[in-house]
Amino acid sequence: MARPPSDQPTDGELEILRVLWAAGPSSLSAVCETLRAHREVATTTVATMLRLMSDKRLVKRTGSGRGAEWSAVVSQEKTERRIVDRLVDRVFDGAADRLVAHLVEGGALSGAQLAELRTLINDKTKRKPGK
Amino acid sequence: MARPPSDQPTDGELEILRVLWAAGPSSLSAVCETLRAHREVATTTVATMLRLMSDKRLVKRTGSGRGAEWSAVVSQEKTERRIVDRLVDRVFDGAADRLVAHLVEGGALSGAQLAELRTLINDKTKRKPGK
DNA sequence: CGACGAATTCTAACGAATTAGAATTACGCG
DNA sequence: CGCGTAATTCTAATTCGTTAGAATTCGTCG
Repeated sequence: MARPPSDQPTDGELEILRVLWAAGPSSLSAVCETLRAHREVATTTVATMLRLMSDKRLVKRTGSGRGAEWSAVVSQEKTERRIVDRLVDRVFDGAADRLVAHLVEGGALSGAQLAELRTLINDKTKRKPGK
Repeated sequence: MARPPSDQPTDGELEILRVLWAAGPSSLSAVCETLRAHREVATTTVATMLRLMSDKRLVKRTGSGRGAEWSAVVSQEKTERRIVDRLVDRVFDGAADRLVAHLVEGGALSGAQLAELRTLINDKTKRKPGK
């Protein structure tokens, strides 16, 4: 009677997706090595995750055996967007502005980043003033 | 061999915390009723969650039996901050500006909210120009 | 062709989270 | 004072995510 499974990537899956987004199509061992920069993980563990992710259509394999390569099927852009949307919903009840306020107030952004953000807002309001 | 437990509230726990943050100290049945506005849930389920959350020091009970009330121990502010920080880390590798860009570009903010955000940024940069 | 290493599949264990029934306890009201 | 309702505790099932060993397959290199 647990909750239905989310169609979104889990933490572990996201970790792998990020490797593939950054490096492009990679062999199993290459993925493992990158992951090991952060933490220990067995090769079979990564293999299992890739297989499950393949079932979920998050990644795909080209070739097999020795020269096989894995690549992301879902785009980084869309995946991140979905994760953020879900957060806004779950935590802030849809009030995205409260999330932004947290980030600005919380000192997560540098001065330069704040300046860039201001430029971004100016562009946005100029292009779509009403909405 | 699963990952270590997060000290952060889970989805279900957050749902309950949000009720308590919004309504203040509440009886079990009051919490249930509020939750049922969104989805069906048995009273014992909520009772169990409150007990577990009590173990984790997320909530506390005052009184017992009939007139008992539950209240949040953790603050909304700090809890939200921690969740956002974790997201920035996990998804954006610490690049908070990329998260904000998603929100602004993705149309999650209204024109008025963008204007407010600009004011917020102006305040912030004026107060702390170097950092 | 045979062996070695990489890749893959199969299998399984475990913890966390969620859900809720059954049983029990605690109170307030009549 | 006891009856009923709310609250609580106890217990357990189920699912998901994570992890990895064992066994197997695949392909290349000598």
